[in-house]
Amino acid sequence: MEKTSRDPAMTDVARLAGVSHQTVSRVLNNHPNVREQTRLRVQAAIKELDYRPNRAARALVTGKTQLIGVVAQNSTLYGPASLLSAFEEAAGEAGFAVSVGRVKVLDRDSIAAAVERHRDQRVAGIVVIAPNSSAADALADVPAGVPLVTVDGDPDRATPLVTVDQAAGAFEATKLLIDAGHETVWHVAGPADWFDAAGRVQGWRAALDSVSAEVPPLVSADWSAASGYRAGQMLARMPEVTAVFCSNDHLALGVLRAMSERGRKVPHEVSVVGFDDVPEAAYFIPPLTTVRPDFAAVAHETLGLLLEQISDGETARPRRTVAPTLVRRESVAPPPR
Amino acid sequence: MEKTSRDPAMTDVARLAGVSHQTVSRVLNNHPNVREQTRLRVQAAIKELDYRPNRAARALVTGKTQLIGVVAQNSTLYGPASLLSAFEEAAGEAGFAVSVGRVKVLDRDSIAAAVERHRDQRVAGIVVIAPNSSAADALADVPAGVPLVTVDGDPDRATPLVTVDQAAGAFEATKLLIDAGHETVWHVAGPADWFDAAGRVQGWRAALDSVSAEVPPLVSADWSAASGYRAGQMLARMPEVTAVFCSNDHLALGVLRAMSERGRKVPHEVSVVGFDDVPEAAYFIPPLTTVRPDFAAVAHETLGLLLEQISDGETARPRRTVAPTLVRRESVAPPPR
DNA sequence: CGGCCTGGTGTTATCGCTAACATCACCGGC
DNA sequence: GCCGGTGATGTTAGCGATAACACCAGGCCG
Repeated sequence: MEKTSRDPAMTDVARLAGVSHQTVSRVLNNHPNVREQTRLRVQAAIKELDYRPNRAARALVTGKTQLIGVVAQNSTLYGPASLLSAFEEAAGEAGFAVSVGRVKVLDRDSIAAAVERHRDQRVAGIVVIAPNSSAADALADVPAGVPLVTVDGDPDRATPLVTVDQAAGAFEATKLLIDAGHETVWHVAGPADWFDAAGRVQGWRAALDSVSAEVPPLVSADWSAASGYRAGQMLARMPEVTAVFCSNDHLALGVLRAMSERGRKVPHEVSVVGFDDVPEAAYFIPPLTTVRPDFAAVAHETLGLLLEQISDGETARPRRTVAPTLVRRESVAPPPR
Repeated sequence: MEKTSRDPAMTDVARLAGVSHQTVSRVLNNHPNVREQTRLRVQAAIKELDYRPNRAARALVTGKTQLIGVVAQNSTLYGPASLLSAFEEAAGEAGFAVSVGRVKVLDRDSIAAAVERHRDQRVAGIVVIAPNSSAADALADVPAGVPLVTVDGDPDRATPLVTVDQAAGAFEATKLLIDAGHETVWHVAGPADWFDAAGRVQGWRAALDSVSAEVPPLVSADWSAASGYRAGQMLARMPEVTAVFCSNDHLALGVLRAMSERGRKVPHEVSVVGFDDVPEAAYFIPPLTTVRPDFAAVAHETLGLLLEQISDGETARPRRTVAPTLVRRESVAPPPR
């Protein structure tokens, strides 16, 4: 009946190594003034006991945790989900644990409550994935004093923010179509209150303006393939439509399907470009030319911004933008003559 | 130049309420032996100071954290992502924070490392989402002594496990097709090393056996729409195929598309059923009849199992199964005569 | 009416760590 | 040869909570 002895503590390591617990602490924190030989003895003792520092004790005395709180919507949309996943990975590599507070809807109260829960946890910093305007508004309520970074949020707001350069990506996509010879490019847009969607509209329009092309009416949709399909059914009936830039890949999928049903060949009669580069995009028929946001880069920038705030309390450049890249596949061709 | 004073501690509350800090602690922990009047005074003081207990201090003395670690693959597949999201919500409601350790691939080393990171954090318990055999194997390495629950894992292993009853769902789906009058049902299966896929195959086969229907050859695929499309192209060419049960909705989508391209009408010539009930399924053409796993229920069972282990050290019934429900839409009809 | 239980409260020790200061040996400079 | 500096280590005092025990006032019992 062996009693489960408690986890080894610093003093146990100290005793085994024949030093004081403070020296063990110094070794753990890479303090310079420790003799090499001592350091090795301590490290050996740590390994022998399978010692792991008690974070609660450390947090208690330093007043800081190694926890980052993330507030994200309870959705499975590709963009936000990928972002979250990338951030968790980046934070993990930097030695931070990530605590995710899910929220059903991105409104003021829910976000405020999630932020409160994180503050209860005494997280070192908070990341809010706030891709639409209601979420961005909610941030006004967040008390200052907690390092906070917004991702995908409102570009017009003053809080530290990291975003993909939607406009640049959309510009490039549209430009690709123009350069292929299309007179103009139609756009199937995402929900108007999403910043990502707005940025993409802006880039699309800028590209058309840059060559003085006519700007066709905007086709509004949500993010779903279903709404893309409906938009596509309309566009397919219009012979003058030869190029469509969709605000995301799912919309593009719907458009592809509508075109195919109506017998309009992609890319030979109509070219289509998407945004996101979802994993399936390469298997669409035809494989979809699209814009790939670098979620890993966004995650790293976000973490960097947050860590700066945590250590300095301030950030020099509280706005970071990550450029997406165009992925050329087979859904773009010159227009039929 | 006002100095930022530190957060209020229990003693501050005690002083304001005119009691000892221990009484404050009693109020916080709902200890019975506190006079109602005292309780109210303390609660008022707590509110006035916006006091929040320091979890690190509590964890230090109790030896327990309110943190649950989750190990999940860094993927955006609908099933695992939904599960994770549901679990985060359930745990949040129970007052636990969830720390997610993402893993690129579900192999032994990665999972072991993620589990180690969580143990470093001194999580109260660990949940591993282990949907395929390599992940399940890795669990053999996890040291005992940490409360651990596997989700979607290997049904043949002894560890506490929560799963959706894949076989039952598949049985029901297949039975629906048989009852509609189809002589047999074809199956497009997910990856063979995924337990979900295996369970669905099993249920499909059982349903066919139950009416002594002929078991057609299994069509293997991965989880993607692309592979469903390829499978569908094959099936569409075979006039004897009138009913197809797909291992998930994306596969079904691919099959639908292949059927439509080949002019085989769904559901009048071919019936199709999926699994997962992804949000878009209702917008497929035609709206897809599918099987909906109750992710929220899985999350709750998982949490329950974990909490039992945390408090008792043991669990009476370390295996929980959640029955999925059939969602009838418009992709099933009697076979053509 | 004294002893004992019990409900409400306070006092003290303790968790495992880091910060701050104390100590001590050794060094070089005047 | 004494003194201040410096590098390596030890000692002590908290951080903010809970646990364990001490205490005191009443009520009930015999």
